Amino acid sequence: MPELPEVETTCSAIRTALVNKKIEKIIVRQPQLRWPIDLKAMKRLHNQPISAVNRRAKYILIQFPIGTLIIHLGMSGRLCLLNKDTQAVKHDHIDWQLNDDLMLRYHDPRRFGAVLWAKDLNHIKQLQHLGPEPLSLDFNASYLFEKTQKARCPIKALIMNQKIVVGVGNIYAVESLFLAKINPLRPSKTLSSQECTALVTTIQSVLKKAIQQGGTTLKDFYQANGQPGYFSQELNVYGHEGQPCKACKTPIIQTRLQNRATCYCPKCQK
DNA sequence: ACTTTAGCCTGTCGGC
DNA sequence: TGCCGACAGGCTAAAG
Repeated sequence: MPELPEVETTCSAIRTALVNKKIEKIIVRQPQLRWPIDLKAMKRLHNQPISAVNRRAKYILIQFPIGTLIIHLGMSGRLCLLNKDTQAVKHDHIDWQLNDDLMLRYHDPRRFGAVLWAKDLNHIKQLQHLGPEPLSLDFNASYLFEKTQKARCPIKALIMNQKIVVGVGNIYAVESLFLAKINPLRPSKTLSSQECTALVTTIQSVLKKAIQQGGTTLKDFYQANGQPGYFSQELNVYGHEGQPCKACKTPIIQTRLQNRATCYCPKCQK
């Protein structure tokens, strides 16, 4: 589910409450997520202080002196800061209780998410081969143009490929391509360098705006404070099949690309 | 080496 | 009302 803005929103919401606190108790109710949870590693966290909370791609990194807790929210995962006495409900899989009144709770109905432990982040296969952060200088027009020239896949598949650039999922790919006026089905090779410039710009502005709005809530996602993300109202094409294009009134088309809903305006997006 | 497909899981929604 | 299939924001392993 959550793409970069949702992960970033979650990360910054939990950071202040976690940094410099110690883990007092850990409860694992369901160790079977995308990969089984390393229960021994979780036990080692007892009494360990949290030194930092960061994001890399769609991963949340909770740093301890002895290693890093890596959390991926998958499609339906959620992290909440709650009072320790809050009753667990269905799909509340893990609690990390702190040395105050609070705990961090992981909730994930579909269990596509992951909770991993790394003594050394460099040894984690999921973090290797990740492309540049979309909001960094490494992601720029000449970089993207070079990648488009070498690729054989449609442009939408390219920008969703985490080896090319991280953090862009289905919704933000579709929205960025609409704003850049590029058809998602276009072979990557056919993009001009000008179009690559436009696409880098729209990806960055869409992600920045979504972060400001607290992410996008379709169904599952809520910010750590319980509020929905407000970017939903900014969506131009995602979920708008059959509705008039906001620019030219042509009905928005929905098709499937790599088995994912793909919406675009057939007139604006060439 | 690259690109596409199937599958992991549960919940929800629309059609019959 | 109930049953069934399709679908949902990600990612990986296997197949092409």
